[in-house]
Amino acid sequence: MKRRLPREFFARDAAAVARDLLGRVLCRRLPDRRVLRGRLVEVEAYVGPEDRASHAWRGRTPRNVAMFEAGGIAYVFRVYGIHFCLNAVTGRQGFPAAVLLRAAESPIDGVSASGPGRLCRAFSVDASFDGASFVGPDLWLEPGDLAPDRAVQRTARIGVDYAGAWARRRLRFVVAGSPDASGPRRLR
DNA sequence: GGTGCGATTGCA
DNA sequence: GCAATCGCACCA
Repeated sequence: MKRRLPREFFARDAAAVARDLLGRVLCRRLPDRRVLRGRLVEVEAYVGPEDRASHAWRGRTPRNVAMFEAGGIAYVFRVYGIHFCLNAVTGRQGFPAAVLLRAAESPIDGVSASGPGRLCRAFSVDASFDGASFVGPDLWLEPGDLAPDRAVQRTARIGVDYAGAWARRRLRFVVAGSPDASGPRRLR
């Protein structure tokens, strides 16, 4: 069995974790014991309580409690009443921060999950994973092998235009040239 | 207790 | 271009 990224991996600020997550392999063990794997190619950092684009901006609520936990767990929320979005919680207990996983490509079969909602569907992640361990038996990350010199593109985050100056912060990280990058055709 | 809307997607 | 669809945040 391959190595899992340890809890300490998540115990840094969200932007650092986000950058480091590119090329890592998202792993999900299904009830039938099959294991799905996909290389992360697009993520976004939500960096703290002052980040106006973050769900935690207005403080702790029933929805976002997972963001306030110590790094190493999942934060899953429903968006537009239809889709789920999967985040890796980062940082220390009490400080709300997370990395939204937006797109992955499968190193095995080349199937891509482009977009946070589609990623959750592809990996069969739903609200029951909110607060679940990201170093657990059903959900974890493996190191992966992104070439160190593989270019990483930084852009503004998608769909947070309401967030004032925070909307313009370049907290979206994409593996340059990845065909699986999601978002509006327009790349900001 | 009522209301407005979103860290999106798919289809016209 | 826009409907789908619902939990949650906010106001009363």
